[in-house]
Amino acid sequence: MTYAIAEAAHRSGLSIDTLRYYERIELIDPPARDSSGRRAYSDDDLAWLGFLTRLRTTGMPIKLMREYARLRGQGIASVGQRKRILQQHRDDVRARIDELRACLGILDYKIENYDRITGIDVQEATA
Amino acid sequence: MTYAIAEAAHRSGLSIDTLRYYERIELIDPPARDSSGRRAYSDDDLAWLGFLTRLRTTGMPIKLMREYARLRGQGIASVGQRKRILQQHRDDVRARIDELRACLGILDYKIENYDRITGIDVQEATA
DNA sequence: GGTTGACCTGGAGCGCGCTCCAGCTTCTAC
DNA sequence: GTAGAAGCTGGAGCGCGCTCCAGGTCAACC
Repeated sequence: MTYAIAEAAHRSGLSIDTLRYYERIELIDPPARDSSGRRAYSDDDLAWLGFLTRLRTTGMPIKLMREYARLRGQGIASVGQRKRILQQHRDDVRARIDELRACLGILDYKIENYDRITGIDVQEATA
Repeated sequence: MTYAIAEAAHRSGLSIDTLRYYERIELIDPPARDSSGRRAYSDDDLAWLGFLTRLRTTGMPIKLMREYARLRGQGIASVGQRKRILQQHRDDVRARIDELRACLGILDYKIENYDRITGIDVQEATA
């Protein structure tokens, strides 16, 4: 099964421009082309895009994604390096979550304060 | 107690340039000036900067921080609006944490896979 | 065979959040 | 009185991650 770029964009949640951009910067391999020269994305291509968007969602910079993509292209020999990148990134994500949770506590505190100042139902009162 | 810009930068964890930038874009009020025209940050200024950096850490865009800062300048009348901004933001942060946690699961899965492919101690083997 | 619409390429532009710079003033220490 | 450090202003520049555009090709449909 292959997909035209519009369909691949729809399925990956990325824009058409972003798909072409990712190709230009060598984050993804150039997909196959159909008889008239148009991109034809495979299921594998989409799976890889799906993984990339996870990395992006977790804040991995494109440079590092490119590095990971490059290693992936080298096959099994680079498994160790790829694993280390992911482990490091996992640590980063965990730290980020902790950071966000700490800030959540501060937001809670601030919001409670606003409650105390104006009464619990300020929200309705000023709506 | 007041602080010169270098000291304020050190204490807030922001750069000197960023402090001046925040002032320019009206995210913070212009701090007091000493007798020779240099900025003299107060403890209150630093507390506000501290809160702003929490908002920044949690990904609030500067535009919204500015809006919040503007409302803060209006005093008690804007408490309801400010509270709603923080509540909305808190929801966003919670959603972001959930998203990150979901991605963590995928990272775990990928890393485990690498373990399975190459043996648990790839890390040592390829170090 | 003309029009429409999806896709192509190379390259420019953009919004964000800073960061850096030139050229100047002011204070402190020697 | 001079050197050096710290700060000032207005404005330019930058890295990131897209996003948009002009001008062209190609296949499909009326």
